[in-house]
Amino acid sequence: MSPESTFYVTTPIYYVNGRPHIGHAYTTIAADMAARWHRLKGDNVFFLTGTDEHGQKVLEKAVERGMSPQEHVDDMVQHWKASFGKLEIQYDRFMRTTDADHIANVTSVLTHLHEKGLFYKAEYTGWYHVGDEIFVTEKDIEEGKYDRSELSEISESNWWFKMSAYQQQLLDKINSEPDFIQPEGRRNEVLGFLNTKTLTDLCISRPKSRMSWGIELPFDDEFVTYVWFDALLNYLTGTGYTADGTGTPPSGFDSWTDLWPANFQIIGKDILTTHAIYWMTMLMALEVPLPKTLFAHGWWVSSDGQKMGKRHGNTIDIDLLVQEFGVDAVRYFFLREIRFGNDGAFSYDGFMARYNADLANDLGNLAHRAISMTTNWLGGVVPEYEAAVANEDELKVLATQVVKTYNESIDAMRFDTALEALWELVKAGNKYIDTSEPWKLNREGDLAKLRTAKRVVLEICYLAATLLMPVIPNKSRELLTNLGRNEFAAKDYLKLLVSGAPVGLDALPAGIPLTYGDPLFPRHKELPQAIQKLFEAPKVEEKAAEPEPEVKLSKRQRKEAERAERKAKELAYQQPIDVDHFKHVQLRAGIILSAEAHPNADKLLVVQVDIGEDEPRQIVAGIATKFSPDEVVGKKVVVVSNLQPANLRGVESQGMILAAGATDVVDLVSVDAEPGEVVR
RNA sequence: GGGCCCGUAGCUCAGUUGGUCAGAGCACCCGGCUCAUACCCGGAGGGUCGUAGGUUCGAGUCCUACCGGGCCUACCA
Repeated sequence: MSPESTFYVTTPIYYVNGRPHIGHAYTTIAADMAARWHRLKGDNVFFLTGTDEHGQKVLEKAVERGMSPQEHVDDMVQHWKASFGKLEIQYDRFMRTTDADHIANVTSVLTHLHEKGLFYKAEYTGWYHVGDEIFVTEKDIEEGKYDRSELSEISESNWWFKMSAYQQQLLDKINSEPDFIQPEGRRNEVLGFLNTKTLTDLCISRPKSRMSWGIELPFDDEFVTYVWFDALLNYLTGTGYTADGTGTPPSGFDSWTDLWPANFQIIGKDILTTHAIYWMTMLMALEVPLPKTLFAHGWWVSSDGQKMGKRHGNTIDIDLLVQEFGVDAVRYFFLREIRFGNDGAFSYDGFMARYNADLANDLGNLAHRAISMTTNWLGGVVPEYEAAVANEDELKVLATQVVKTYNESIDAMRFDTALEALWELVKAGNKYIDTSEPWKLNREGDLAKLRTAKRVVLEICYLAATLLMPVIPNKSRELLTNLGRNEFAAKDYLKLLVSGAPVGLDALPAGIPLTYGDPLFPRHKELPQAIQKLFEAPKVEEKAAEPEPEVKLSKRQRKEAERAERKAKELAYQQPIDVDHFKHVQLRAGIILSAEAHPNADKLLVVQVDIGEDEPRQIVAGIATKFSPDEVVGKKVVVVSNLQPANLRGVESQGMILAAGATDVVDLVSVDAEPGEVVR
């Protein structure tokens, strides 16, 4: 196979510990749609998805369950495979990071990069949570996941990847290729990051003494590979890539270079940075081409039309939707409702409305009435084209146009546009029935015209069923069967369609028998009981749920809480406080003994302040924009001495120096007093 | 604190580089048809395109400020 006709698409590999939810389903359905479409077109497709199975949390969970980590992930992975099965995901490889070939390939990459001198060993100092055995970031603390009081600052050696070396190269790449990161908003986000931040190096190891569940570093057996580094490499190891060139490509491909660079790497926008920065610099270090497109899609959020219930928060119960509406409807909805890449508002009512309008009323009913009339009046076989009845030629032009738009839109991941275009034809089919008035032709016994009238509509159904194979695979097959066709025939038809030839609406062989089956998509007059229950249940459970501490706030809820807190604080700031409040703040006079620039920040100074204690206090102060280190040495200052210590860009700060200036520093607050004197 | 994005009919969303761009679908109302899943077809109503300025012969479409929502990111100690 020549590389031109291959199509390689990936989803992230999902963290095996969790359960599949709408976010995973959405990504994977979209990738599956693209993969199926290209398979049908005859491309040599490779669709890679899977699970990420190493790391701290997996190990913890395994211990909790009294299992080995491998037993645990072997068990958990079943949920994922089952879920993808229910969603009709036709992947070519389900990558597990515990797969032997992945481990071997990652190992080869690590060896290679180490030999190239792109790794180095260095100390890392950070906040560590002993109970959870993990390093906690400042962000985690800000988000309230951890309280500083339960953390200790520790140092440990680790291996680092020289990611910082690739900043300019990556910037150039993104600047020169507008379609590299899509949609544009995400591209801007990455550019903004790269333009304003200095890339740091990436820690790629964990000491086994602390965390052993991972791929051992081939050059230092005291460490395992950090999960992200391991996981990201799956996209490449899945192609059979190894650094030494001895890997085995998937069957049907001669070499990993047949597949790589991937055509599309689809991710959710939450892991944009990891992919756009970490992954791309890793590839640059390997001197491997970057994927053609990294596509970050948006989220589904609940719309306000419906209360989704406290218990169900903003979740969309995809299993329930599949159960009540069928997997085809679910796939159709998520691909059709919004532009892939944007956020969208979800409601069950909206889902049902879309289902009824597009699938039941428009498409399902079109097929049903067409086959019904043909069965009742024309013996239930595909009729010949005979006398012209209405605007058959216009329909052919429209169909040709629709096929073109459909094809082009899918290539650009604009599934909504593709389906919208196809529905123009479906609607035109319904209109054509009205215009051709077959019931009248039947009454008048004008069989020549009646045959044409029916043939045209059956052809539209055939065209729709064919184009919809990657979207609604089951219903599409059912419709094809009812039309006396199978998927092989449809696949040939599809190839003909996308070749760009004018659509003649004459693809069905005359005389083949039709099947008048049940409606494809039964109409729902109201939301299924099982879904309605979602909205009733909370009332009963609300009370019981209340005392439950807010263990698992969604990210969104957390943000809202933060915002509320900030507002409250702002308000509080304007309110008078009583004197006891103020007394909580311990202020001491001090004198700056020495000062130096912060090693990794240009607005900060690191100063040593004598406040009358045995040891001087080290304080990181944001005053470098106004003062040089030399200027502040010897200055008398006022220090907040009972402030929680904080780590600012890697340097501990044990207090705060009072300064004047709301935004920019104007001057330091100074008192003429001995160091240690209380300021009140 | 810095940056990015969004705010268009009751609802969900389209609106390329400024010039029939004020749209589609759903919902609602009126009319038609009867093959069909109370469906389909036709038609009407409905928006000063978040607010206020500005650039332009002309702006949802560009600029500025503000309000509201989302996201990313911080060198506040």
